[in-house]
Amino acid sequence: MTTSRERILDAYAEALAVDGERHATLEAVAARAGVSKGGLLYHFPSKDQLADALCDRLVALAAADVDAMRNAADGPARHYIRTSHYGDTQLDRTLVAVARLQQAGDPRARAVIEAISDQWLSVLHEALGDRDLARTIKLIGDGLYHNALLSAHSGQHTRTELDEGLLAVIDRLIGQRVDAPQP
Amino acid sequence: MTTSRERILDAYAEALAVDGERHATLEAVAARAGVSKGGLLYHFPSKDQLADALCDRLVALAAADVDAMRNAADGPARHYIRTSHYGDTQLDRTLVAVARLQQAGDPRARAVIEAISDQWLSVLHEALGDRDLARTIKLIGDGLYHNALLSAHSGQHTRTELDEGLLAVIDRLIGQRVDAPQP
DNA sequence: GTCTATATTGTGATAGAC
DNA sequence: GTCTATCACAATATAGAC
Repeated sequence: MTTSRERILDAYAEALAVDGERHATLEAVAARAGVSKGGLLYHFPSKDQLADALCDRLVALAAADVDAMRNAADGPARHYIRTSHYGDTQLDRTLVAVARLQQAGDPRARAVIEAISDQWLSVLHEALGDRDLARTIKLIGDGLYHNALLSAHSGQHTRTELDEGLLAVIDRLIGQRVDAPQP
Repeated sequence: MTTSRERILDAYAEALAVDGERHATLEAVAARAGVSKGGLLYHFPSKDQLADALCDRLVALAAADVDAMRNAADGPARHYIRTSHYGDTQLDRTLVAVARLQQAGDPRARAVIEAISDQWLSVLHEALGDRDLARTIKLIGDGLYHNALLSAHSGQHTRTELDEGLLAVIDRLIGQRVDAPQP
């Protein structure tokens, strides 16, 4: 059984992603979570603390992802590009939601996203050994993420299919710089 | 002499970029433009029409940019990457502002940005002759744009310096697929 | 064209019953 | 823990003076 607290946090993330920060009001979130405004405010005494809790959740999820990236069988770069396609995982949902907060000017959201972004770049740099190449891969991932943010509204993501053509370009890019086989 | 209408539109764009959609209230915009709330509402009878006008401005600026991209001396791809770094041009300022509207759930803003995005991708596809390569370049530009959106708050952009290392990677990428000179 | 009220609504938050 | 009032305030928009 998921706790009320978790359901409220889920509802908040979903409201942020689908309707935008402006429409993610306490009332809208409460309705989505199936509680009243007062019920919501028992768990999160202020909207600020609701945002804090969502940022905390993102930090935890991202830490796990950085681990997965480091240990990926096909390497951090391919893992990063693969998972940058929106996949409706809890990490993706939370990331999109916190991005909305960041776009609305929330400084905590910005700090959290920047910290995670730095970690991803560090892992890529370690793995590829080249700063410019790592930055390029990171930018491609940012681009995919940016497009996910574009289509997050109106509920349904356009389900960016795992893009073999793009991965092939990435392989050529990586192969050029590090000692991978060249056809 | 710039008209009041233009100053209000500038103020709106700046307020959106710096403070976010939530804080870009009529009062804040009016204060930034040096008029009263009532004075603002004489030029734009509703906030909706203010947003419309900003979207219209973006469409015009983007059309000019697509032209410049087509005729760029160093080719559309390099031009696109160069200008995707935030440069405090009117196009960049307007693009960031409309992106905030889009993130807030405004459907017109989303439509406008998507249309422009499609045009950029088309020009890249025409010029490079390869769909995957064009998408990759486009994604790198999206990534740069995404990072500009991250640092647009708090007024001062971190002035993403024109990145020679990144351009070198782009050149390698392009050189691999089309028949460009290879040093 | 620009201003100062003022009406109206939506939102975050509190108080207290159950 | 959850609910139903209710308050205080902020934001859009209107009306009318200058």
